[in-house]
Amino acid sequence: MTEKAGRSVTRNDVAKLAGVSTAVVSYVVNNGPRPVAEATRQKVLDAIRKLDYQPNAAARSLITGRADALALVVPDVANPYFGALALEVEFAARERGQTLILAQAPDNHHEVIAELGGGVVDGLISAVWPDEKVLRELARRPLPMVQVSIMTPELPFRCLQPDYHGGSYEAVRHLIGHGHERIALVTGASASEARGLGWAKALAEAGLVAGPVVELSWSREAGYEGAGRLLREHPDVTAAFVASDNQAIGFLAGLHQAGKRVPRDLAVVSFDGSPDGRFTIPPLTSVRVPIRQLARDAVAQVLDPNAEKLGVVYPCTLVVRESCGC
Amino acid sequence: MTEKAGRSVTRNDVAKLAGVSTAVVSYVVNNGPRPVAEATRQKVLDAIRKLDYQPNAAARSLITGRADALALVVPDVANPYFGALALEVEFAARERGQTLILAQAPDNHHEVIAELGGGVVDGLISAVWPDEKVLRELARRPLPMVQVSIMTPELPFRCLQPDYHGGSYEAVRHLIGHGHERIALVTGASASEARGLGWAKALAEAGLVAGPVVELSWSREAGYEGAGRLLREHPDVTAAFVASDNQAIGFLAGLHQAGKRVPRDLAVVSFDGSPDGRFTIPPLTSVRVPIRQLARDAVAQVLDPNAEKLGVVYPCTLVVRESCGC
DNA sequence: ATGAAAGCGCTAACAA
DNA sequence: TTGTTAGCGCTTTCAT
Repeated sequence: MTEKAGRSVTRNDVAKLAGVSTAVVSYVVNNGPRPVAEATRQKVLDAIRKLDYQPNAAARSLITGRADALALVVPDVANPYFGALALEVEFAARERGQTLILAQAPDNHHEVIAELGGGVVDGLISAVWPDEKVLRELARRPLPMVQVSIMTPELPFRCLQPDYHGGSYEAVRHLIGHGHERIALVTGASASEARGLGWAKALAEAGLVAGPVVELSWSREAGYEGAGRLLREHPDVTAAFVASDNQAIGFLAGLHQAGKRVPRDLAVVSFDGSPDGRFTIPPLTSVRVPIRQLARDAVAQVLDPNAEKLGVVYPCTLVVRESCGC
Repeated sequence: MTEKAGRSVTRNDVAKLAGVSTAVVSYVVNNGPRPVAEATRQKVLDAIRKLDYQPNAAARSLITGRADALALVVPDVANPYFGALALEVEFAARERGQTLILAQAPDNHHEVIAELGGGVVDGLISAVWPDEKVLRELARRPLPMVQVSIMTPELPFRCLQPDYHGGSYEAVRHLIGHGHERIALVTGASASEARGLGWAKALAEAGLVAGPVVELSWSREAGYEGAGRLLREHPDVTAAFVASDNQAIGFLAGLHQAGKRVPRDLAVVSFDGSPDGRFTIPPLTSVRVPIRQLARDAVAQVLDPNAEKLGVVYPCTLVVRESCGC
């Protein structure tokens, strides 16, 4: 309801005050679908202003079948990558007159989607890996979903994704260009995920043996511990490619804790290019994901009912700062 | 609308399949307001399951007058403090069956509030300073609002706020305990804001002259530049109290860039206690705001229609890490 | 160019 | 305990 206290002003009140029918009010408010004489329009506009009329969203939604709302599902907004994504998606959504519902789901988002039933939203933008249950939920209630940063080629979702492979490849090439020969991979995924593959390819191409792989979770904490582990188990390593900025921040802290200096003792390049990397010590060389573009496109896609199922891959560029040794 | 393709299943379909009236379906779905025989209830439940019935949110909202949704307004979710706040508010809202709408408004949130008209939300949690226009908007459309981290005693809003004064006082006392005598204040507000006051009080109590004040914006960039400025203009300073973690992160980077070591050359303590401080170099000593508690209470308050207008101040505790010299 | 009226899906007051 | 029914505020078809 529009008002909390007292009766809210409805289209009826406006019609009465303006001396027109309720239909005309509707035509004016929505700029259609029928034309309205300029004089009448003004009367209506005046009445609206005078009464502070605000169309009721629920009533409109009930009849139009749209909610003019989107949901963004991320594991955790406090993660700088997802925070940046949320920031951009929110702007993009507002720009298109859509309200943004934020939902966090650490791993699977079945429950979240279930809660979003009943037409609360017109579509979903998700950065969380879909599992069986999600699929079933989505199948029964065909809510358009576009995935961001997540690629599931075998599933019928549109996927907008950074070029993990290419970006990682470039990052590692850069490290190789600095003369490193023992380059570790620190990742939250398995080494066979795209970032790992890019890393491996660059190494192989340069005739280098694949360095050690440190697999851990995507958190800062994990990055921190990964540093200790790497130093302990592979003291010969001179550089590391870290699969996310979030981990890299922890990794840098772990290195510092262990008394190592970056890039002198160990060079670091990471993935994401989030703004946070500008203020780490030293500033982080990182593969920049075009988050704003990705966000804009995700909103556009989910709003476009006859968009094709497709997988778009966004080129990423290396932002060179200091952690690589430049 | 519940379904995108085809007709959606409505309460009518359920009633038909279960062989009961639509009212009974309603009673079952809402657990009231009338009792339903157990056998009947089962029939209805079965029908619901069979049809995958999902009550239409708009229709319900239209009649109940509630949207079961809250909006959180912050300047910028990518800021670690507001990110953490959003994270906690989202959880708290979901826990109470409320959907969370995220809205960002860099400075004033008049437009955002205007867009949230028509009963899209039942209440507002805002961390943005309200200006004239907001007040006027809120006055005409009495949407419950609770302010978080923002205190406006002269205005009729409930305010939940960290103990900026007390927390800052403790932080600076700690610095004094380390033997510092020239302690700067680096802030995004004026020096007469609560954090500045706490800083000044601690200094005065210890018989120290108030150190230099560096006023800048709340961004990391500003913190970075603030470091250079402080070093240049006040080389005698040996410690700094920074009013937010976000700025402190930039400040640390700026110090590093200038070749200064923390805490050896300059000790730093900041305010917020966001998780990010654990992974800075060195780890940040910071005044921890009980964000989760604040978030929970904010949600509870905004949902409680007969809560009093009140200003709650949350005690903060100093999290001692390394940047202070400990 | 404007108006009357039929619902959208649901809740709840009222009847039975 | 269950059914009937009157709206909630709005959009839009169909008359006028």
